[in-house]
Parts: sequence; C-alpha cells; structure tokens
Amino acid sequence: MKLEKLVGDRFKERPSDCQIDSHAIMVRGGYIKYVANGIFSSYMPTKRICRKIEQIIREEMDAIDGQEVQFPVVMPASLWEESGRYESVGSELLRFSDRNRSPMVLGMTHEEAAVHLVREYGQSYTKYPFMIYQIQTKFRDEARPRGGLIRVREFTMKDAYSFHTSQEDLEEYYAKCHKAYENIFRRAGVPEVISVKSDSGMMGGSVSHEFMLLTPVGEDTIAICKECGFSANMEAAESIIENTRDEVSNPLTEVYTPNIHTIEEVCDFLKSPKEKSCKAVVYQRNEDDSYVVVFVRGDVDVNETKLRNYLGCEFHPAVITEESGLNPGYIGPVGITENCTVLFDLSLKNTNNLSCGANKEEYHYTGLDLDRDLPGIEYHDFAKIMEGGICPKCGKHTVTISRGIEVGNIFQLGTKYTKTMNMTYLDSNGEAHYPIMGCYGIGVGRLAASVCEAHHDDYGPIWPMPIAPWHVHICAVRSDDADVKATADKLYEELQSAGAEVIYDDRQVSAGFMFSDADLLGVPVRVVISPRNLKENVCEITARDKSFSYKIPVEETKDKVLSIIKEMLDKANS
RNA sequence: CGAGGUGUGGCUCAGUUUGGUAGAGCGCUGCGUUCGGGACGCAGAGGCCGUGGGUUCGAAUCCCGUCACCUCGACCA
Repeated sequence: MKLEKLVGDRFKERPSDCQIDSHAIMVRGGYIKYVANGIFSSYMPTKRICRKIEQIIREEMDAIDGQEVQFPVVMPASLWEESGRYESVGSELLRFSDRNRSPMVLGMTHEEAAVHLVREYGQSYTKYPFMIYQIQTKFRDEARPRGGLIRVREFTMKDAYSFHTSQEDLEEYYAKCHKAYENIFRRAGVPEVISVKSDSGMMGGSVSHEFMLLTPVGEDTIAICKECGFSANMEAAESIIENTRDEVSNPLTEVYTPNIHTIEEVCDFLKSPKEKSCKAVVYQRNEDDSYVVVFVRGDVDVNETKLRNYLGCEFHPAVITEESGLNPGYIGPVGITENCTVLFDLSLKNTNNLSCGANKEEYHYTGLDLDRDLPGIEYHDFAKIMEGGICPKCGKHTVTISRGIEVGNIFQLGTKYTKTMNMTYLDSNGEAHYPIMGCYGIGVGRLAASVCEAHHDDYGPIWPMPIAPWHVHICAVRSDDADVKATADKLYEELQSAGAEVIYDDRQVSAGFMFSDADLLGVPVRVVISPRNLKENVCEITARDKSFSYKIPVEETKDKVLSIIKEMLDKANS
C-alpha cells in the first residue's frame, strides 16, 4: 500500500473534544471519523487492526470447539419479550417499528437470539455441550458515550454462548474459555490484560470475570493484591476491616457540637481519628423514596453495588426532607427514626468508643459501643475496598487500586434464559431439564482503542506486531533522488512478495512530515531510505517503540526486516 | 435525567463585553526555492458564524426558543 493513496487525513493539532489520548490519536491519525454521538466510521488502518484482532479471536474460539454463526442485528421485540428483557432493559435497548408497525429492537446482546437458534437442536442431552459465537455489530443506546472508540453506541463485538447439561461441565468449559481469552490478549500483543472477579449485574448468574487493560483513563476501578495476585472489580471486591476494641468502653455521652456536620469536622472537633467514628450515608429507594441509612466506619466509603445487591432494588443519594425525621449532619444509630431501613457495615463490628450523630440538632455522641448500645444488630459488607486494605485472599495489607478498561468478560449465566425462553432437553432417563449457559464477550474496537491507549507516545500509537495495520513502513526520504526511489521501490516489491505487509511512503515531502505520519500510523518497524544512508550503502531499520535502530547494508535489508517481523510475531505467540 | 461549558472554512481558534463590509494559523490548489523530525515565498479556492424566530436602518455580536457536542454526576448485558 502506498501511503500517498491511503484514504484519511492525518493532522497536527489535537482535536479539542478529545479527552483521552487514544481518541485524539485515532482522529489525528486518520483511523476514525466522527459521525454522530457514539458512532464512528473507520478508515483502513482501523479496519485492518480490527480484522487481525478478529482473526485471533476466531482461531482461539475455534480451538475450544466454538462454531461461528451469525445472529440478526434487527430482531422482533417478541423475541425479547420471551426473556422478559423487552421490559426490564432500559433505554439502551433501541426500540423501533418496522413498516408493518411491528415492534423491533436493535441487538445489544444476543442471548435471546442464541437460545432461539439452538432451541430445537438442543432437545437431546447427546448434543451437549456446544458453543456458538459471532463477531458482529451491536448497538447500545448508551447515555454517555465517551473516549472515542472506548465507549460507543455502535461497535463490533465477539459474543459467544455455551450450553451445558451440568454446572460442572459449564465450569470446566468456563475455565477453558478463560484460558482462551488469555491466549487472545497475549497474541494480540497485550499480555498485560488481567482477569478480575466481577459483579454479575443484570445479566444474572453467579460467577463472572472481566478482562481489564490497566490504564489510568479506564472507566472501571480494580482492586489488586500485589502479594498473591488476587484481583477484583471494585464493585465486587470484598472489604475486610479488622478492628480492635479499646480496653475500656466509655459511656455513651452527648456532646454539644455546634455547626459541625461532616465526619472531618466532627473528628477535628473531638480530636479523634476517623476510624473512631461512625458515619451515616443516606439513600432513597427509587420505587417509593423510602430512606435507607447505611452506617460505616468514618474512613470507609459505601460500595453502592453491594448495597444494590443487598436491597434488590434501585436507589439514589437521598434528598433529606424535614418529614423524614432525619437530622442531616447529626444522624447516628442510637435513637434514629423508625421511618427508615438501618444497615450496618462490617467495618463497625467489634468497635467501641466511636463518635456518631445523636439524631438531634447540634449534638453528637462519643463512646458509642454498638454491641453494648444496640445489641443484636447484624453487620453486612457494604464497604468499598481501600488502597492498602486487607486482601480477601491472602489477608495482608497489600491491596492496590487501579483503573482499567474492560475489554472482555465471561459469565456463568445459569438457566436464566433457557428457563424464560423454555428451552429444554431430555436426559438419558427421559426427564426434561433446562440447559445451563455461559456467555463470553470481547469488544473488538474497544480492544484496539485500549491497546492504543496503553501503548502510545506523544507522537502516536505503538501497535504490537500481531495487530499492527502493517508490518513495516518504508520511508523514502528524497524520493526525487533516482537511487533512493529505485532502492525503495525494489525493497517494497521484495518485501511484499515475501509476504510482509508494507506501507510505502514515496511522497515528495520533507523528512519531518514523513516521520510524523509514520509515527501516527504506529507501524512497529520502519525502514528509512535516503541519499545520506545510500552514500554508506545502508538502510536504516528502527523500531516504533525505539527498542532498536540498525544500519544494515542495502542488500541485506529485506532479510533483516523479515526476520525482525517474524521475531516480533513469534514473541507474542510464545 | 441533573449541573456546567462550547457551537465561526477540513482542523485549532480570535472576533461577541460596547451591533456597522467575516479574520489568523494549520490543511487544500498552482508556481518557484528548499529537503533527516510537521520548511519558505508568491498567487488562489473555501464560511447563510449550529438552527428557528424576534429586536434593529443594520445581528456572528442583543433577546426568546431549539438542536448538537464536551465535561462532571446518575445509568451501563
């Protein structure tokens, strides 16, 4: 491919609406073009990158007996009514009507279509297990797309669905799929992708993992233990806090605390640490605005996902009214109004001598001892795990908090969809059962953008060889020089004939311009042919990541480039 | 959905306070000079100033509406 003819502009200035680097680079480098909110067209480099990612995915899915199929993008609403999701899913499911006024939906995920496809086929236990997958466009009408290809409304995804006759079989396959995912990310040149335990959310089911590429601009927060390798999405990470009781429990004492509301102010005023206070966090259920008060230790935060799972309903931060009986700034567990649900976090267990609100304007208590003052209360885990907190697996204070982009996930779904959509098989005794499902997704475009986010410098992306749009980028500096032109043309031909993917820049532009474009295309290997080099009868071979730079005799250049490419590809596969 | 911000050639932005012939740089076209990290000169092309209404002799600029985008929050198989 000649760069001169590559469709798509590259330019110098960073577009003003790009917040994260990968977005800016992909717009500046002629990778994507904005069409509408969360909707992009892709130019050739992106298409080539995604095609390579898809091919790696395909090979790994096929290796665990996946069968590639294709579901429709547009589905009748009736299919989604079967599973109940036509009602339960919010407005991210795009609903519309066709010419006959039949309600339709745009596929945002394909559990329903998968069950529909194999419902009749899977009537006998002898057919199990099996897995089907597709690589296709999905549409989710997200409330807030952002970050270029990181979070979009229309995107390409590989989604796989496996069907089993026992939980053991699902778990065995799930482990195989987990391994296949590790292979995919390693082969795509991002072995640093890690799997973390996650919250299953509305998908249902129990066990699930997310595959995260760690980067500070990631949307997810992950707890990682450096010591034992434990990792979990913040939403799912168990919080462990060990308290020790003071030897002497002071009596519960009312203290006058004028104009003091927040935990910081209270602790400052009482000159006691935040760990010795009991904080109230107030929410309201969406359904009836009823109040929920969660008490946690002063220094910990509430994990709203855990709370949501416990309450089993949606809620929002409370707007506290006078009728509520709550005294903002002075809420405490002793003597609190009965108009609300009161919950206690485990961080308060086995504590004493705490400060807390006295449920009375301008008064706090000191000397709170929950076991003494409110005997019989139950504690649950509602807290966010903290940096430096206790690892739930190895028990050491080694938890670190990182940000990551979710590039894939795997779920043990269970029978949620087979039950609602009435898919059954007969076992060897002639008894009917619901098959157990797993589902497995990878966002192709998001992975490409995430790699760019994790592997770039000030000048552009640094694509790993296995997914790079081209293997090698030839820059013919001063192509008006006959020697340069002839040498570069020849190398271009030879490398292409040898199977290398080459982008060739023989435009008559300044070297700086040429190199800037090459940086933006991020091709891992660059060959510079110039009058200066030819004077010494050499070509210059450099790595986009600056890991090497060689001057090689002209006649040896082709073989050297080919061996470098091979080496880089092999490295990702080993 | 809540709060804030921004809409002016393909891109980055000035001009809006105080109404009076639409600007700069990059990019694009042509010619010439340059040539190893986004060169330079000259000559060009390209804009109903997001959009609808209003005020005014006159609106990018003032008023009202509306749309889009960005940021924070809520939401997110």
